[in-house]
Amino acid sequence: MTAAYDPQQIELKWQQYWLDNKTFKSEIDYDKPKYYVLDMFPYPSGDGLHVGHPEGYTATDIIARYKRMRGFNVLHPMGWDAFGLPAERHAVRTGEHPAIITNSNCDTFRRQIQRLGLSYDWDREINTTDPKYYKWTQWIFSVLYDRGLAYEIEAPVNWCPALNTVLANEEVKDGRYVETGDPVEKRPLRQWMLKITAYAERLLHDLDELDWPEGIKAMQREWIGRSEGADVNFTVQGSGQVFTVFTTRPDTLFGATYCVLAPEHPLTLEIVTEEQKEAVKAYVDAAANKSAQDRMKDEKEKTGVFTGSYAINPVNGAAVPIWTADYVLAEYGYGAIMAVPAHDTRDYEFARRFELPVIEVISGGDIEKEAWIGDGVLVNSPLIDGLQVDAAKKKITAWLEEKGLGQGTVNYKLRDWLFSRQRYWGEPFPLIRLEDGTIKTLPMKDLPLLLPELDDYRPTADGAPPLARAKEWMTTTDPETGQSAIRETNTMPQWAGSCWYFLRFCDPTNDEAAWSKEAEEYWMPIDLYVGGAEHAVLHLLYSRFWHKVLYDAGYVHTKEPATKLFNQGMILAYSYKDSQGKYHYPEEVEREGDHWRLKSTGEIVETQIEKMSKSRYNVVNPDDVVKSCGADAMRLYEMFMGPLDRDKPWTDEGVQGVYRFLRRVWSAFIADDGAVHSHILNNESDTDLLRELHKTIKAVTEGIESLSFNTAIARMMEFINVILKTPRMNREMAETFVLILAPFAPHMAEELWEKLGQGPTLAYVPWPAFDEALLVEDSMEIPVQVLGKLRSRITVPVNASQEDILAAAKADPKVAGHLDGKTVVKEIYVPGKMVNLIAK
RNA sequence: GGGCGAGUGGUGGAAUAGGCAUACACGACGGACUUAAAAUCCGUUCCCCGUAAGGGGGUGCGGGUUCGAUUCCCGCCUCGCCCA
Repeated sequence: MTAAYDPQQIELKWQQYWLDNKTFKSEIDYDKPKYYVLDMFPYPSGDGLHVGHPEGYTATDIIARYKRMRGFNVLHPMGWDAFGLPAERHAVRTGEHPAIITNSNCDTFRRQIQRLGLSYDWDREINTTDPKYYKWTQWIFSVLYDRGLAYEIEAPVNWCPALNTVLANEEVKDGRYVETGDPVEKRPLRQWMLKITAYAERLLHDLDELDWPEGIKAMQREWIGRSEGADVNFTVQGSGQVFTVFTTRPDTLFGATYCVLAPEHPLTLEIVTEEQKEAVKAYVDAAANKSAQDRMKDEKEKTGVFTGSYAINPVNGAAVPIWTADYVLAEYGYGAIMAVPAHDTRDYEFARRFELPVIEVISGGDIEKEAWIGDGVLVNSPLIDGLQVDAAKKKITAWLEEKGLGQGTVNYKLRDWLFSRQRYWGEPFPLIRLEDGTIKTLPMKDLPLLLPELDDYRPTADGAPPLARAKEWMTTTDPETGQSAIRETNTMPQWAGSCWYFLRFCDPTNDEAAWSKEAEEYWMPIDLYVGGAEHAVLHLLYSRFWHKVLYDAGYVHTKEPATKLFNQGMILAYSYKDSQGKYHYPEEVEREGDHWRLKSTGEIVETQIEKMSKSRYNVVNPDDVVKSCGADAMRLYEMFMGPLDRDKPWTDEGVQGVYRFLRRVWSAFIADDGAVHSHILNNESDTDLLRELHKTIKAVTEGIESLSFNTAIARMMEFINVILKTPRMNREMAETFVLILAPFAPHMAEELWEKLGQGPTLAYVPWPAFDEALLVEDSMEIPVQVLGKLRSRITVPVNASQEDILAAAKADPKVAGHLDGKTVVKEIYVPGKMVNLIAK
């Protein structure tokens, strides 16, 4: 037994104890309130754990441990979102089955996570690539399919040449794949879609009741993009063909001076006149090769071509020219717009450029200078002149409906979810396609539909997905009709497994169902869900959608999966860059005054705070931190750095700081002989110190409840600073302090608990209560201001009257000096807070 | 252009139903211990004037409300994210 704080020895001991005794195993217990606290489960990459992972995990672990001590039955599981591209790339390169590298990566992640002392119930560990798991992912797909929410289309989709696969809208930003930055282009392909748009209204509406960060809710609202307006039918002059436009501004119909069809619009090439045919065709071809981003980008450089045809404006019979222009996107609305240049910025620029007429229909602006998009009174609009915009919208919409020329509608920016990928390492679709084209989902008894073994994981020579290599697997027979059939060679996207994993955690080993009704009703919904904000419109929208479908189908009892969501910030790091722009490792530089130099050459390097990445040479490996300071220090530091939801830079000195604190805690408890200080065991209770302790309990309790771990830790540091100055702590106080330290530094807390003669674990020992009566001091210090400036402080009994306090304040020599020669005209006393004397 | 968030010492940050600005920690400086270093312990550390007592300024900038504003209101600037 050594006396010094030895995190390695203590931590491994308790981690083994927790595993061996299944300390954190949770089972349904109707006598206790449940608490489901969940981390967004990780993709187990080959790089292993990153210091960013444990930030959220530590936060949820503190909550989980705290809630257990508060008497909750806590569900706190961990698993692996293990389908993904890196494993597939590895398979392509080596010919080795992706499951092998995936499993080995999971082993690394599990080992690293366990070394941090996180209190997961490991009996509930799940892996999305396990056939026992993806069997149920396939089952949920069947539920979606049977409810008419999965369908195939042949349409231009986001194709990423670098990845050899299509991507969902949500995965593409600025014409690039958000994860890797690889360019994405449009390519017509047959794809599976999920009808998330059918749930647009509910996905929007139910956000209101969620305790989620407003920013995330705003992002989802914007992504869903609800807009009210009207569908308006325009007839092509001469041909009699009709096209529909969606507009949010039907009130401006009288100001529509031209229409624009997207280049992809089916009528574009049909209605074009002979003279314009060549120009329009060339334009349409050029647009096909431009990304949506390019098309939206150069606002001022709008392009377009007149089709030669005219459309009849339904409200006044005016013939307006029909143009085609790529600022109108085929995917949005109907791929056709009516243009009102007087009251729409983009239409205005387009009209100015091509010298199209601009007619003012809403007063209030100066349309000679710019489009007026504000409110106002309708003009030049016979049916609705004199009305305000809102009233005009209603009236003209009603008029259109009455005449059969259009109707009021709600439009959403949200598109259906492109759900297939041209990859091997994903869930196979549980369906077969018969010779006659019929599609059938597989019966439950045939699930899981396993991935076939391949010896080459690349796409086929003619560009079909890797599964097309498994000829035998692909071809089958329909047992019902005897027809030959083929299987789908696309697989599901990585999002599929994460859409419902929180449900599987409720009942992870169930072979009969994805989860039992009993388990779902007991554990769901998630009470606290913690993860990164990067999933705002991907995982968090997709999983809400699936959950609502499962709710409609009667498989879950809540409309939403998670009542409270919290996004942890990113952990950043300093990086060091020389004048050539080359990065250097932190070990290669040294501080000199307020700048940093390369140790080797003495060159001054630039420092900046950036996202951690290998290329910036600034990645901090949690294994190294654990090795040098221990898991408790690692945990404590990540929580002490600052508010959980903020981005903050990592510093090794900061870790040293909390490590120092832990050693001070240790030395406050443990004497040189390795036993608890004898004075702790023999001390009488000390009122002042007891008050200090209860203040600390209060602050730590409130800090945990509000996820303000940084201030909770600061308060414990203050307590220890007091203890080290005046070692009057007795056994009861020592035990109480150990308990409040436990969620943060559980290994040290368990060890001290044991040394105090308790045990074998404090995981379920009730959380200490604080006594309000003990917090009250006998006297208080009141700051005294004269004319709003702090001049002195007076100490008064806590029950002193206002009169006495004001008298004492005026009598204070420093205050009196400032009042000299003046008359006090106003005396302000804020009870317990301060005195302010106004003198003239 | 619109929406959301942020801006406080050398650094991370604390304090907002309006009431002592800078808790806690890092770094730096000084000291003790040591042959020495590390570790540890003690002290100083917002800025300016002053030996000190004391005084003045100060929470991105400019106004306002108030006895009193980091906190509330108005107008800006910078950064981050989201949407155009």
